[in-house]
Amino acid sequence: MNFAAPKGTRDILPPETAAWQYAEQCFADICARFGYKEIRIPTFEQTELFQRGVGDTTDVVQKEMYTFLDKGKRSMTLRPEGTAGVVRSYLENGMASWPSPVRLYYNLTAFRYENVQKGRYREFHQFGCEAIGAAGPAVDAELISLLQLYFQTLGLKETSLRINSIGCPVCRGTYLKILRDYLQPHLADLCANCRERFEKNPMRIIDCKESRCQEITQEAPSQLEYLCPDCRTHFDGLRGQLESLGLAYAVDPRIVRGLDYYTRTVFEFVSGFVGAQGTICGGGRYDGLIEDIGGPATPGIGFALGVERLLMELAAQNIELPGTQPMSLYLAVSGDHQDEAGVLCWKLRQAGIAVETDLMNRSLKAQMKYAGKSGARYALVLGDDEAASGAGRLRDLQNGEEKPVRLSELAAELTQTTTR
RNA sequence: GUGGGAUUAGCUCAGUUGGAUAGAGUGCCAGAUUGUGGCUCUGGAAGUCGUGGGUUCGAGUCCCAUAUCCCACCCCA
Repeated sequence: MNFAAPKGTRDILPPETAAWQYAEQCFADICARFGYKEIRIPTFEQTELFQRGVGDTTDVVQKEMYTFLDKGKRSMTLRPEGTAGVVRSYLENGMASWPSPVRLYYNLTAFRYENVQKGRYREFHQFGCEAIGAAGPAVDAELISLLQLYFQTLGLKETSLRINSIGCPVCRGTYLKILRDYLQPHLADLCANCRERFEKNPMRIIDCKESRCQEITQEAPSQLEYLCPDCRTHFDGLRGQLESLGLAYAVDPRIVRGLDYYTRTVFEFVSGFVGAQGTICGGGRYDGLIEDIGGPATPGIGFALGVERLLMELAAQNIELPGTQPMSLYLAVSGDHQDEAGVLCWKLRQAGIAVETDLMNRSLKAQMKYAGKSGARYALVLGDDEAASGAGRLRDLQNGEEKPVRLSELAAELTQTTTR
């Protein structure tokens, strides 16, 4: 074998593709129930969109983007996430004039040049939603409830929702100052990473897994204590909404999303099964993003759901998604009747029946073996007798029972028996 | 960018202190008296032992490099 799928990418093969189709279809159905319409956006965008949208200082932009010059010497980047592209499209297509809020969902691949590990790929799949134009906490609760319903519908037994508020630019500024003041005396005791974070993004220190850093941050002031009145009202409003919807959640001040655009509400659905990459789904409010990329100040909120991680979680919880529908009929051919078999298959398929037949001139026995392995519900042999009489025996492969059937009535017969 | 483990048939894996044509299970294909699957039996195809160097009379086995996979740090979905 000379070629292999590039590092961090993988082939998704049958029967796994059937589970993907189911997960996708189910997500589309739930989104429709909440009024979210599908949007499809380009796989790559101008690099600057992500620099301004996702944020120049983030790891994602600084070291994980697939960036290249096109033949016109324009810097392009394979999307590392979906929100920036959706918001660009919102502005470019004047969706501000659509009935508000604009509710969109997507199913896309994203690309990040990272070291691969469990639940983390360089090309990965995200389902996501964006609700643009509504400022109050009701949208936040709507999106979270959408996710909850999706997980519930798939059959996920345990979901762990964590929420936090990281404030707005105003109260975050004052909070960061207070946090720095608190950490300053302990600066020498922090790990090397955290000493760097101190200037760049001190909030991430709270998220550090080093035990020494955790001890220090144990007593650190929390953003939640320093929310401005508006952010406080918003957060309390969300909590009230979640409670009245009966959605269990935990407030986790350690949730600090790594993308610059997040404001106020941030949330995660976390799993214990996916390894170190426990976040199946992450999202939050981005009230400054649209302005950041050149539009009018417009509130928005969204989430992205890691499809690979979701499917891993389902597997870990022993939840099987429906697989490929097997054929309803295998048409075996005996003797020189391939042409008649082909014609019969064609008629059956036009009538909506899933049917396979031999294409390799195999022995009848080999064909029956194949039919058994294929999971087909029924088999029927087309040979000299059937070709002459126009009638055959329909064999139920689950119990071996056979019953006579006229070939001309096969479609009706199969439609009846398989839908019953 | 850093660290640990791995890489032998399509898949899961054996392979002794370095020794002759590299094995098993499973899967695939074919057959077990001429028109019927699952069980059983028989046979067959299928490997540049990740790749490139080195040590040696001799390397799947030892050494170096490199790629890829898995896991973790970091970060995120």
